[in-house]
Amino acid sequence: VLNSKLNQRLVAPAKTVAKLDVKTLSDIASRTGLSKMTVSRVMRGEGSFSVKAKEKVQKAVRETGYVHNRLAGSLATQKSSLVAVIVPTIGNIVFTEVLAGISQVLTPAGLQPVLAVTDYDLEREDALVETMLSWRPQGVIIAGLEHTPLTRKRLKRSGIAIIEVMDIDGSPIDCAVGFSHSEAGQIIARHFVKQGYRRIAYAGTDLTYDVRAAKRFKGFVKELSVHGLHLTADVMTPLPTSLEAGENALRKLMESAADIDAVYFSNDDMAVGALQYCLRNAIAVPEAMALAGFNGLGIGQGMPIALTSIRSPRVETGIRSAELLLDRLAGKGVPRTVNLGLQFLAGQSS
Amino acid sequence: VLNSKLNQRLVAPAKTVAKLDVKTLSDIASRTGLSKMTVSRVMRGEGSFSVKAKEKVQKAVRETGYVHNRLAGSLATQKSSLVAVIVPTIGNIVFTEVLAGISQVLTPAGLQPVLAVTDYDLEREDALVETMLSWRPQGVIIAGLEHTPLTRKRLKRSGIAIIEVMDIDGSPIDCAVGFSHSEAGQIIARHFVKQGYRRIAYAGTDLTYDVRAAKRFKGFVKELSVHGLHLTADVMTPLPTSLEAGENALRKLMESAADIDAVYFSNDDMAVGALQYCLRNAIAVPEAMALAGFNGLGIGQGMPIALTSIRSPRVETGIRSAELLLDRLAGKGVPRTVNLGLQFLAGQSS
DNA sequence: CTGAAAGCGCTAACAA
DNA sequence: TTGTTAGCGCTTTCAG
Repeated sequence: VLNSKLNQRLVAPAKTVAKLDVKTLSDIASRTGLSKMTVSRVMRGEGSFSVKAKEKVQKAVRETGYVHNRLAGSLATQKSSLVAVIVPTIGNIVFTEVLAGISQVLTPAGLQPVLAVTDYDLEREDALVETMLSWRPQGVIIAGLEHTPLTRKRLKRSGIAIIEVMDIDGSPIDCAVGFSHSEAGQIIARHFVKQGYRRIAYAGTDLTYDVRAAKRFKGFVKELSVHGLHLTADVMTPLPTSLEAGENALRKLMESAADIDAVYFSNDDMAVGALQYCLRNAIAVPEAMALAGFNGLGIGQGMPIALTSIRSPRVETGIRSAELLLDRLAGKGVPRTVNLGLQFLAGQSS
Repeated sequence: VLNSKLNQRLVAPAKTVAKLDVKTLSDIASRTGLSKMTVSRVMRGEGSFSVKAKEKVQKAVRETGYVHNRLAGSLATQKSSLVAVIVPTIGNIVFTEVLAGISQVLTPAGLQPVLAVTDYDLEREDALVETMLSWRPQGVIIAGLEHTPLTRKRLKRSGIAIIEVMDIDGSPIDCAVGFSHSEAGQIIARHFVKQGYRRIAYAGTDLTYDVRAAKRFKGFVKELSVHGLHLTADVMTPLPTSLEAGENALRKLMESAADIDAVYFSNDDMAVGALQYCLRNAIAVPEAMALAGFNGLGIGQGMPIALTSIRSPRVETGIRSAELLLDRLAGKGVPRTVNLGLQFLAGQSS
C-alpha cells in the first residue's frame, strides 16, 4: 500500500534539456572568442591575461554554469590535490576527531582529504589503498602501523607521502604520528595496582582486529605481571565497541564466579556503558567494582562518577599528521616518529 | 630541546630510485608484448581476452606494482564512480551514522562516497559543491533542503542525481529522504504540556546556522502556543553542540530568575550534558527540572534517568538515500519525498 | 581474441 | 597578453 502510494508520485529523471550544454573550456573559448588557453589561465588565475579577457570569461562562466573538470586538469598536470585518509571506523568519535584535525590543516592548503573506512579489515584496507592510489593522491594518511605486506609494498612503491597515525609502537613506512597504546595499558595497570585491586579483568573486542586495543591489552597485562599479578578474567565481544557491548561484558563478568574488583575496558565507549549499568543498578563504583577506559571522552568525564581514563591527543594527531604531510610535499625531511603523549585522568571510578 | 631532538632524526623524502618506474598501461603492454588495449581489457575484466594474456598481465602487474590510473580512465569513459556526500559536521555521531548507511549501499555497487564538511556555512557549502562537481561525480547526497540559490542552480544544472537528506520540511531539488524536524518539536511540546510543565525553556545553538534545529524549535514553539503556552526563556550558544554547551545552557537558565520547570534542548548532546550536570549536583530530574533532547542516542537512553528524546532514523536515511541514488542512476523514477518517520522515547527525564 | 587510431578535457611549453 | 602544439593515460570504436 505504502509502495503504491509512493509510486504515484515518482519523479522522472531530469531531462537532458534546458541546461545549456556547456561542458568544456572550448565552449567558453568559442563563446568569448578567446582561446582555450586564455580561458584556462583565467579559470585558474595563473599566468597573465587582460582584465577584459577575465571579465569576458567570468561572464560566460556565470551565464553557462560551466564547471571546471578536475579529472582532465589533474591528468594534464599529473597531480591531483587529493589526500587519501584511511581509518578503521567512523562509528567512533575518535577517528572523526582525527579527521577534523586533518581537514583543518589540509583544506586551507588547497588539498582535499578523501576518506575511506576499512572496518578493521586488512584485506579491505589493501583494496582501499589500491583504489585510493588509483586516484593519484598527493599523499596518504592511514591509521595504524600494521598492514598486510602487500599494502606496505604498495604504499612504499607509490613514492608519495605516507603518514601513519594513532600509533607509534612499531616501525613506520615513512613517518608515524600518535601515541603509545602499550604505555596507556601500563598506566592503568599501575593505577589499579596502586589502588589495591587484585582481582582484575579486561573487557574488549576481539583483539585480532583492533590491533591498537591489543597493544593496550598487552601493555596492561605485562605491567600487571611486573607487580606479580595476572588477569583474573577477560571477556571479548565482537566489533564494534558500543555502550551495550560494555554493559554486556560487565554483566558477564559479574555473573561469573570470578569475583572481580576492577575492569579495564578497551575504550571509553565500553567503559561508559558499564558505568551507566552500575549507576542504574546501584552497584557501587569503585567500591564494589572499579572501572577504567581509554580516550578520555567528555561523556566519561561528565558522569556523576568520572571515569578513570587516558586522554588521547586525537585532534592534535590529525593536525600534526597533516602538517607533516605538507612538509613532505614541500620536500622537507620529517621525523620518523612523533609521540604526542597521553594524559592520565584519575577520575573516581577506580 | 624537543625540536632539536626531533631534528636529529629527520628522514629525507623517499628517493625516486628503487621502485621500477612502471606507471602506465603502455609499460605493462611492452613488458608483456601485448597491446595497451588487451592489457586494459584484462585490468577491467571486460571484453574478451585469452587466459594466456590474462596470466601475462597479472604477472607483470604483480611484479611491477602497477596501479591503474582512474583519473585517465574516468576522463576517457566520461564517468567517475564517485558520489559526493556533503554534510554540515562530522563532530556529531548523527552524520557519521548517515554516512555509514550510505557507504554500506554505495560500496558494493562499485561507487565511492567522497565526503565534504560544510561546518554549517552555506558559502562554504557552495564552494564545496563546486569542487565536488568538478570531479564529475555520479551523484550528490547533501544534507538539508536549504542552500544558496547559486548552490541549487549548480546542483540542478549538473544534471546528475541529487538526493537531499535529513529533512523533508521544504521542497527538494530532486528527491528528499529523512524526517520532519518540525514534527519532532511538536511531539516534545505536546509531551511537556501533557506532563504539566508550564514554565518551559529552550536551549540550543544559534538557529541561523543549524536550520534543522531551527525547524524543531519552531515546531516546538508553535505547538506550545496551540496549548496557550509560550516559551518562558531560551539560551542560544555558539556552535558546535557539546555536552559542555548543554551544561552551561542549563546553568544559565537556572541562574536566571525565570524559574524554569522544563527545558527542550537542541539535541541529545546538549541534553545529556545537562542531565549529567543534574546528576552530579543532585538536582532532581524530572521533579526539579525536566529535560528532553533529540536523536535518541544510546548515551541518553543509558543514563540512570533515561533521557526523553526522539529517535531519528539515521542509518536508514543513509541507506535509503543511497538506494534512491542507485535508482536514479538506473534511470528509474524516484519519489520526491521519503519520510522515514520518528520514534518518541518517553524516558524518565520529563 | 587482438590491435590501431582517435579522442576524453585539460595544461605545459613554447612561439608570436 | 594571447595562441598553437603536443601530450597526460586511458578507453571507445572499428578493423583484422
